[in-house]
Amino acid sequence: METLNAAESLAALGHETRLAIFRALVQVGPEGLNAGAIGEKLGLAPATLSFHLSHLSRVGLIRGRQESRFIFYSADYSAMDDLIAFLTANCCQGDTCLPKTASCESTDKRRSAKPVCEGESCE
Amino acid sequence: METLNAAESLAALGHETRLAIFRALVQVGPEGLNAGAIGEKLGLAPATLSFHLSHLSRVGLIRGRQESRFIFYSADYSAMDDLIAFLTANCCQGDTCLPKTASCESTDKRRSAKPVCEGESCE
DNA sequence: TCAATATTTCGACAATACTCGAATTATGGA
DNA sequence: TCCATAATTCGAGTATTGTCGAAATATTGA
Repeated sequence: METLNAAESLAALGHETRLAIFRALVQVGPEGLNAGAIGEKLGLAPATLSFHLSHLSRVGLIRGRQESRFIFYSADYSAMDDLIAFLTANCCQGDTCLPKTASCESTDKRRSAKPVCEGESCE
Repeated sequence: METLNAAESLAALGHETRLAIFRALVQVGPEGLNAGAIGEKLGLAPATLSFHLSHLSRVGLIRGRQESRFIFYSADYSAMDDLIAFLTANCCQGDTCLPKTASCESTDKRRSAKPVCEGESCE
């Protein structure tokens, strides 16, 4: 993930309403919620909601799938993982970061349980 | 960390220039860099740099300390940890999140190596 | 085909954020 | 004390973002 993409994702989450949407979707799981349900839950005007949903979609943090006449939105967990990996990718410069942030790796790395943060990944 | 604070931190990082500043500070370690060095490294006009530094300071992601006539800025690692903890705090709703994101905890929790994500922490 | 529902797009306005030259404040050394 | 350097604040202009009513599009079921 390049800096520009990361900044775009972070900016997308850096708005109270969008962050609330994203967290609601993260919480509810892969099935997601349809737009109307999100709007109702958070008290948003349809146009406003749509604006934020498309923003989050554009940067890849959520995705929508049509299901009958509803559109269900769900969080893209791997995008979130990538973002977190990006943020923590540099806190292992020597003894810099507190507890060696090896525990915060991207999904794949975490899966393989291999301790990282001591080689090429640290740049 | 409340949603509002998290959104403010994310928004602060959601700007290419500020993200670059923050990452430079994360990389360089706790000693930090003085303002001039940051500006030179990233090619920023003094006023622009100052604007972004104060933004990052205001939300608590960096801090400055005066040292002779320089002001050294350094990343606040615990603020970053808090932010990451906030983002991952909800991906453990049943079998929702991919590899049970227990590995991404806040610093303190990570230190104590106690596996979380199966009780009150899952709000 | 028609009406009802779900969602998005359009358009306009308001608010906020960004940039940067110039002026200002603060510190240290001669 | 005075000058040079480091950094911030001010101010003004430009650009971007957010909000939401109204209109448009899409899907379903009768």
